[in-house]
Amino acid sequence: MPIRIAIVDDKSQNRILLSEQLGMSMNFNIVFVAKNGVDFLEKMKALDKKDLPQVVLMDIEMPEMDGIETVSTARLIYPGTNFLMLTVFDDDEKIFDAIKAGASGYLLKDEKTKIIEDYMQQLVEIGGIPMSPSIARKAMNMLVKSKTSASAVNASEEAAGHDLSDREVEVLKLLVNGYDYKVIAEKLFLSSHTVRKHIANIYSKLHVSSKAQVINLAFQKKWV
Amino acid sequence: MPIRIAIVDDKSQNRILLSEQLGMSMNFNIVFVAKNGVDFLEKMKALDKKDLPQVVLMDIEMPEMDGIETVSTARLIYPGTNFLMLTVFDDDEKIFDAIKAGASGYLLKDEKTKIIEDYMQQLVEIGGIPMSPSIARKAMNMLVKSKTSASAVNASEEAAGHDLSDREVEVLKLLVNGYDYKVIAEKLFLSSHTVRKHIANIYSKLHVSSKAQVINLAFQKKWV
DNA sequence: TGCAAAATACCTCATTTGTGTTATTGATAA
DNA sequence: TTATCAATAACACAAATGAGGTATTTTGCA
Repeated sequence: MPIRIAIVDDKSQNRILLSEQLGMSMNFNIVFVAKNGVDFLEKMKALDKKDLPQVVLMDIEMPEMDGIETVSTARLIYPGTNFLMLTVFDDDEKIFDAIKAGASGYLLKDEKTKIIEDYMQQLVEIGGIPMSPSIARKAMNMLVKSKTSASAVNASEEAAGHDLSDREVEVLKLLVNGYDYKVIAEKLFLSSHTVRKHIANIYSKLHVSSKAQVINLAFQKKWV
Repeated sequence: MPIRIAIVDDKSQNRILLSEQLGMSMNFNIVFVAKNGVDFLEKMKALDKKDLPQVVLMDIEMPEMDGIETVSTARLIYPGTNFLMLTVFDDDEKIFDAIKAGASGYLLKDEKTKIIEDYMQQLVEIGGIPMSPSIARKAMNMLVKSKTSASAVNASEEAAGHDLSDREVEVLKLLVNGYDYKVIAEKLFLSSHTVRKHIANIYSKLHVSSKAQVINLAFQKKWV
């Protein structure tokens, strides 16, 4: 059975090239071709569940809605679909963002079509993670950096992790636990004004701007 | 100025081979050679601070105290020292453990001496992260797996634990990620009214009554 | 002792959120 | 073929929140 794929690229010559080359193979069935993230999401929406592509070849650099943004939205809606990022730049930040967004692989655009085909087969059949060697190298740097810096930072500022005051930490804990301003104020014998001020300061120090974000941060950093 | 290095390997032939090859170069100064983790730590302790090795070539497979265990201890005591793991096996778990332990690089033992020299130079001078390509590939798999498995697992067993509809789950995920109503509506091509309705239904089904509570629940139940 | 930082308190304003309610459509189950 | 439910959309209102401020009191440290 051929693998259902979709191609997303803003440049028509890329779309044509890829779809012609892949379309020649009996192993692939090109469900649709889109020219940006919005176009892609609309076309996905119009499809019957059974016709959804198994693999999406997604260009990273696109106007309107880029590949990373698209993946981060689409993977939530279409958990059965794999997103294979195609990029001309092996840019550290882009790779990192793509990983966070939940892409299933990262290939340089100058990869041979045969390689891309193999990778897609592997992705669907074995669930492997295709990756161009040069990108793998960069991504690895980031992984190691993130692992070591997390602990390196820890080693030096250990207990800290943030520079919140004791009082702010107390407020934060209650906030994360789902109490609203009034309740927190009561629990800490403060006026609700003060609580609000503390929370404003916390947001500012942690560079977030909503309760949801701060709770996420707290869980991620294991402050809870 | 030559780079100060130490070599840790349980097999004497490896120690001799490496130290002879690296010792020939004027770029390296072999401070000491140790035959296991305990031996290494003792020799480090005996050294004057200014004589501490800048790079330690550490075999992973060793009796007594293996390379990973040694690194995880030593890096806390000697933050200025880089640990470059040498291994014959590009074993997934070993690599992962080494990363967690805080090694600065991972080379296969059959790497040419020239490569190892280059990597060490790079490590000290630029702070780069040397890594054999085949290991980088494996480690990358792990990184991506760890990032994507969260959602892959979600997709399969998310139904368990609650009786939310598919659409509600989508909304919930975005909500937990910190997006507000308007943004969620945009991302899902819905009116904000609908999103609000979904969220009200979610709250009702999950018996919560605020964003903070639902995010907590989501983290606790590992829906994220 | 005296300063700086933290904690406290109050104010206003626009926006977001939680909570009602109603209604239409499409798919599915009884 | 009803009956139900999920998904969609809309309206309204009170409460909570976020984003600006300013100002006073504690407190820790130099």
